[in-house]
Amino acid sequence: MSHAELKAFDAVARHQSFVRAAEELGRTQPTLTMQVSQLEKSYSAELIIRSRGKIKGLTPLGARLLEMTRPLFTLERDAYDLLKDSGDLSTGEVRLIATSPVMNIRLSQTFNARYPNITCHLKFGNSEEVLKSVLECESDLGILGGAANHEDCLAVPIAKPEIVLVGHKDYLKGKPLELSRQEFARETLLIREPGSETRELLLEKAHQHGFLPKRMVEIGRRSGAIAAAMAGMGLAAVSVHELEPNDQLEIVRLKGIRVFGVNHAICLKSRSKSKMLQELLKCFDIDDQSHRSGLA
Amino acid sequence: MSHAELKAFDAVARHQSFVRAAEELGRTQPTLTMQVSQLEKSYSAELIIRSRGKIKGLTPLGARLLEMTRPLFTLERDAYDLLKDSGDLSTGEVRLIATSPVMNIRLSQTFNARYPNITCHLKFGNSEEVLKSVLECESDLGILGGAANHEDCLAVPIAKPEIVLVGHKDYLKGKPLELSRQEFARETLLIREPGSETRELLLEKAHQHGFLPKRMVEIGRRSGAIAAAMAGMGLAAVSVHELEPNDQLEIVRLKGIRVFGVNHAICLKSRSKSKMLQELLKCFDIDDQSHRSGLA
DNA sequence: TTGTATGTATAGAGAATATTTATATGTTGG
DNA sequence: CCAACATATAAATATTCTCTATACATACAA
Repeated sequence: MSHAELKAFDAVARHQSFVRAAEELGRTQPTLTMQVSQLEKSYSAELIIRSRGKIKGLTPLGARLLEMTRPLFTLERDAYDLLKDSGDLSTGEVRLIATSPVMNIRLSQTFNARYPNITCHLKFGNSEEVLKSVLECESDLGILGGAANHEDCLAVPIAKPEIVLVGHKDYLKGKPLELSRQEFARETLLIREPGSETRELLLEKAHQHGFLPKRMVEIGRRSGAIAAAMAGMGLAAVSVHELEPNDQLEIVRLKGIRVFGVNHAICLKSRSKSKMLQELLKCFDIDDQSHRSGLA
Repeated sequence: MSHAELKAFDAVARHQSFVRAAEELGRTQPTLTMQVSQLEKSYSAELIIRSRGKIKGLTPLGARLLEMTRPLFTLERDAYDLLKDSGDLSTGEVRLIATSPVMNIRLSQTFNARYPNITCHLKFGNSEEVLKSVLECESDLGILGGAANHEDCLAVPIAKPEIVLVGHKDYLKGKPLELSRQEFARETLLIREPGSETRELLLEKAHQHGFLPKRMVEIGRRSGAIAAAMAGMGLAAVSVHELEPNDQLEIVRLKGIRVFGVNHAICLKSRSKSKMLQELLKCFDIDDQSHRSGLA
């Protein structure tokens, strides 16, 4: 009972004709005659009733077999369609995980703009969780603030979010949008703990250029810095990716300095040849300027 | 997306191992590795996640594909079982049609005794209808009193039912079970119309041996003769196959004469090689003595 | 009847797949 | 670092499938 035999039987039984079945399958008539005969012979069972050189109908056995081959080949076609559609990414699923929900949503929107029928499953977690999720194949692609140096992971830079200072608009009233060294020296800097990518990048560049705040307040959680800024405690150092549109906050920078972080997308090295992942990465190309904050 | 590729994927996905999948399918591991790779390559889609030389799991696409291949190969196995079982007649269906319901049922019982899991569909009709049903493939086997001489039909003698006389037991009181010429010459013979197989066979033999009834009453319908005999009108000429167990009737014969009809089974010549039909005919072999009337 | 169109059957050659063997590569745990 | 295990690759070989060519059978029409 080879696949070709079953398929031949199915077509012949439906068309009640070897010739028309052959046309449908793109085969010649002798091919189908032989395959059906072979199927019948190998089970010494009669499936198709031939009389006077013509097909007369199906035996009860043939009828029952046809009832099984119909859904069988329907399923086969469904499987084919699934593969075909996902091959050109006209359908499919991607599981994304990022360190910031904002960024995650923004990236999935970017991807969906290009591939509208791919379903994105979104998760988020801290850097460690993102890496773990990718390594355990729970997610297909992870987005990290920094770079993940794991031997099994391919890390691709996908965005250069600017790191800026934000403060409440009342707090900033009368102050310039670009702070001089003197002006910055009167400020309170709300910043995350040592080890934070945002913190290290900003402070390094600021120190290089001789900028020093009056004092620094360390804030543990990501959203804490922004909340503190909202409360008028000072200026928070944040990546623009972490900013949601908010008319209470305004952005200021250090005069003459632009600080950029680098976001990386990570995936399993062994999977990086996958078309889906290739397209995902292409979509988030580092020169793509579309992942900008809604602010400013 | 060849059948082998899908089957390879299905097994590998279930076992999460190329080696164990190969064992299940009775193939070698490189075969499966190649087939799955080929499947993935030809749709540039990733199905199975491999990392560090091991299978890590399925991609979302792979998972969806597996959801389709599972019922697909289940159906395929069902189809195989159907063919296999019907090949040895351990299951299946037969559509029978006979000129007499009694005979039909008796024959199907005989067949079922040998092949208990074959479902017999029973119909009956007159000779013409039986022939038509077989020619149109509405029935697989037909049972006729006489022989059907149709070029497309194979007619096989399957039974020699004796043609006897029956009368009501009160009517026969005091009469012998074998009638002499003189005794028969005082009888009323209840017999069917000219052209009836039963009539011709009985009368021919009777005349050959010089038996002549006092008078003959022609009765049109098959059951009419027996009904007339029940009513004490005389002796009905009937085939033992048409007699159902009946303690009101008794059988008598003409002294020195035994008359036999010949039943034939017919099927389409082109189908006579079918195992099912071969077995049916073998079952009703002419020397098989099991189709006897419940009477006498 | 004879010829033609239609449909099915058969056989040998050729093409396309499937499968294996042998070997390489890579990982894990002692 | 080695042994055991698992997957990957490539060339050779089997097997299966499919075709061409042809034969056979039937139905219809001239």
